Amino acid sequence: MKIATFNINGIKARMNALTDWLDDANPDVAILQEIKSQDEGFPREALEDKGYNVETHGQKGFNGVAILSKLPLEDVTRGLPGAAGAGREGVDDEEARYIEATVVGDVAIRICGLYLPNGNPAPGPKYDYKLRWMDRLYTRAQELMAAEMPALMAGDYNIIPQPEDAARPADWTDDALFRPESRAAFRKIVNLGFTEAFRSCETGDGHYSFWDYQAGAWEKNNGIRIDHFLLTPQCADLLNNCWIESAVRGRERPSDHVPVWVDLAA
DNA sequence: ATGCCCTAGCACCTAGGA
Repeated sequence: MKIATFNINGIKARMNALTDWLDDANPDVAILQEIKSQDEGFPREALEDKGYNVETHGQKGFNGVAILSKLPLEDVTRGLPGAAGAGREGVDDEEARYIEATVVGDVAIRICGLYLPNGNPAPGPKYDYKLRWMDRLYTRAQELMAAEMPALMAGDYNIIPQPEDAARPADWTDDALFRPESRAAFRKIVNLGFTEAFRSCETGDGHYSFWDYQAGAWEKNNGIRIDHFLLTPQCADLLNNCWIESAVRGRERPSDHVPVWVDLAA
């Protein structure tokens, strides 16, 4: 089973690029971020016509996540549990950044699609929100680990895990994507026992999943690796390969992110 | 030191992105 995560940066601007990619790459499951659309505005029927089951968690204008799957999707949940409560109910839930579903094939696999807050400028309230969100993700990750089932958390983490994951790490020193607290929060989740799929298959620098639109970043290969797959041990047992489809960044009207893939023996 | 560029929206500027 081939599963890709892809921050498409707006479904309205990217529908042609998305359908071209689906036709060409034929993922069994596509985990999408930044659909920038409400659920009712998402082109569900056109994707269903391509053979995909479609589940979305959108909002107007920004954010928004979705899962497309050729196999049935069950037990869909929307939103990351644990939003700020105590009279401030739902404060952290106004942003549509998280969706889960179980893909039912030979093996049932729990798929968690996430769009982690950017957090800039840091420090500040947006950075505080990012770190709180990562705390909540840690709690959900603990539950997934305790379930001892094949599960993966995939998406745009907005985290550069290590210096070799940026072409110019010095440019990111004080950025919310690379600050020590951000990287530590990511490691805290990984260290529960998750496999970071890409790094279990590939070492070294020069592997990126995002290139800014500005200043010719793609042409200079000035990228960062911020889109990740974390696998529970039961899911890591199924891992055949993980790779980044960087060529997509060179297509017509591309997203600033590219698809990251896992191939699972399932 | 700043902006470069792109998307969406009660749209011809602004907010947000990373």
